[in-house]
Amino acid sequence: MLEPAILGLLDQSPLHGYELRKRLNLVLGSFRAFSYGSLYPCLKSLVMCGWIVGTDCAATPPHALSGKRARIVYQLTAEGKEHFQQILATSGPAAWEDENFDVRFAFFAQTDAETRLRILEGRRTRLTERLETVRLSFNRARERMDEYTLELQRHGLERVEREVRWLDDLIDNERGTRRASLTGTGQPTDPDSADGVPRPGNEPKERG
Amino acid sequence: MLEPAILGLLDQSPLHGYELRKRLNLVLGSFRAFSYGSLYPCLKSLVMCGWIVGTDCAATPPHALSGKRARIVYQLTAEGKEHFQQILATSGPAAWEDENFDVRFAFFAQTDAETRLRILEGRRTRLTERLETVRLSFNRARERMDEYTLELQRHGLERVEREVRWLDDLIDNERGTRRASLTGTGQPTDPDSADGVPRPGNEPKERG
DNA sequence: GCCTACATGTAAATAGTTACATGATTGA
DNA sequence: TCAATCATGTAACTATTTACATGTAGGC
Repeated sequence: MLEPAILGLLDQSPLHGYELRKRLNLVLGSFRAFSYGSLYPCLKSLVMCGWIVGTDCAATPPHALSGKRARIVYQLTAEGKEHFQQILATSGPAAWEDENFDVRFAFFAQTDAETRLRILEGRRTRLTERLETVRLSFNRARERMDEYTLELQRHGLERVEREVRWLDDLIDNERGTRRASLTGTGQPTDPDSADGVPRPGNEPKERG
Repeated sequence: MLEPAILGLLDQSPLHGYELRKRLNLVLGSFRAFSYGSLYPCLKSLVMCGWIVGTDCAATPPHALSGKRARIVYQLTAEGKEHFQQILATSGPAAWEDENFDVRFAFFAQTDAETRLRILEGRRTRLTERLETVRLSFNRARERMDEYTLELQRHGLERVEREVRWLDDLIDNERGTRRASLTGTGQPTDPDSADGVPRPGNEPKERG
């Protein structure tokens, strides 16, 4: 799910490829890491779709010809913005599958509250289903398993169980039914405060 | 890493493709699930390598022509067994990367103690390195992040931290320096008891 | 002069999935 | 007779990585 991630970052501010990749791997943190070999071809195809445009930085600079190699700064077109809004509005099964969920969650601040809740609940259901089937086959076959296979199973189950509890907290938080802390710092989280786009005019300005 | 997983299961007992796939997804539990579209071509290539042979079950049956569709039961050749032993003996970086670690761990009961320890320690180092870089960039950029991106980061970090603690327990256990429970049930685990192959003569016998 | 970080890109390989095609056997 | 489960397999596709190719700029 590189494409929606790129659109999401470019929706926040225009960026060139190199910086875009760094942001991508920052935002997705320990979940994913993308290489240039996937990023640049994807940018190319997004340009061909008409969703983004790339402008050579050397062509229209604030203080021209000053230095650096020509960078290509990409930004969303009107169609691109519309397309990204449509992506944000979808809440079908695809949104809560393993491959997509983390990217969708990364842009929850730009996603409306109903959609957020539907995705979280969908993912929760998906994981508890998996938990059921894994637990069942685990119990059927535990006698035939050696110590390490057993431990691998146990650890895997624990991991999914923990993920479900995490989702429970998030869902509670979204519903506003409890004052469970989202950040874990103890500050009461106002669910309505999560709707805004990150303060405009606060772009890193890319010191170079 | 389908190939080593197949060799490992066939090393325990001969199996046909359909059953092999079920076992695969049982042993790897919540970590992976393979489809027939990857299994059968892989079996084919393993036959061409000379590591396994497939014998049509209808050709050499205990009570011939009795029923069922012809199943192809695969088993390791002498070269296949040797090759699998070589795989089990490797403890380089590849063994502790994300893609391979869980499969390698699944066959730890057939892996010697030194190799087990080296793989566990390698993975631990790998994860703590990742933790460092993610923590660093997280702290550098946390001010620019919205509530949800922040929570995604925090959750990701917590997950890796937990994984490191799990490895710590396993390493302690392997070293025998502590009486930390491997199974979590409180029974003191004897590290020497993990060397054997699962009791022979206990194959599921495949009720059908 | 060389290394690191910046910057963009391509070709080939990797490792899998989905959808399809086929067909037997079992039980409601 | 209809659906589910068993059983094997292929073709096309997806999404990604690695290795390569090229070149700039700044610091030691």
